[in-house]
Amino acid sequence: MPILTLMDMLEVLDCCSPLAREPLGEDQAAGLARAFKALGDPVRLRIVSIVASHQGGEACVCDLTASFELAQPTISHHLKVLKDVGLLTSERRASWVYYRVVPERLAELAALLAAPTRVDDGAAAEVDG
Amino acid sequence: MPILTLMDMLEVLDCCSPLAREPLGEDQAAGLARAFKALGDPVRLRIVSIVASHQGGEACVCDLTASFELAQPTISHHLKVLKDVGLLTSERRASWVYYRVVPERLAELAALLAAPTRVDDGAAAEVDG
DNA sequence: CGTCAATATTGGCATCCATGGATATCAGCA
DNA sequence: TGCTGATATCCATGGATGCCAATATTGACG
Repeated sequence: MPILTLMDMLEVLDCCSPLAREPLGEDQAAGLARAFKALGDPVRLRIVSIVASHQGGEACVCDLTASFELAQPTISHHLKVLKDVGLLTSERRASWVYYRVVPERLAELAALLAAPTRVDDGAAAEVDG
Repeated sequence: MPILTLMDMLEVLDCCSPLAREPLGEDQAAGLARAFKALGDPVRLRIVSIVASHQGGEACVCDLTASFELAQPTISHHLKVLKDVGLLTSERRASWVYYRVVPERLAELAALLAAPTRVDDGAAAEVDG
């Protein structure tokens, strides 16, 4: 069950954003950038939103094709992109394929961006007073 | 000062992710997608990270060009992209231009993705038992 | 004003990507 | 097996994007 407790949320957030703690390594940045890039398309962002807010946290492709004025292959393509970067999972039931979001993946991205409060904000900047 | 209290963080997080509350509107999604797209490049993601984690929360272009094996115009281009979507601000001091992150903008994105815990997760899904 | 250093802009090129038509695959059904 | 509906894959194309060389701009300093 993807229900997170307060403790979980705080642990994910930690004291400050990883972004502000130390520069991302190249490979680390590459992996995260792939996910952000997937969210960097209006259609895909809305797809994630529709899936996340849909009944039971899942939506079939037919729900999505009905929500856009785009051809079905285009929707299918976007779904594949989101799935490839780990933001969505899919499950086939009868003729329909149902998609749902991966909360852990979203939380990972959220934690990276969350509240870049800096501990050393003005403290260690005594170089050229 | 960008220090956030626990209450602030909880308020930002709210009960559940906006993504899971209701589908994003087209224009809303368009604006957010622009920011995610800007973060969807490994170089730009590392730039944001370097700036955020740098002394005093700011870095000049020379710091960045030294961190990548890319030509200076390329770095300048990426900085412009990040600035155009509101993720960075710049300030000229003497010959140098210093960039810093916009915490509110990052928080906005983080809040959108944060913990998509669903209140109605299995409750209202009694359609086809 | 002339020069130099730091940064931004321009122009061009190679590549990537969103989109949709045609088609393939898969599941249910007769 | 054959048929139909739902979804995925293939292919082509127009537009966006990352990159860099050349150049312009800006500020410091003489």
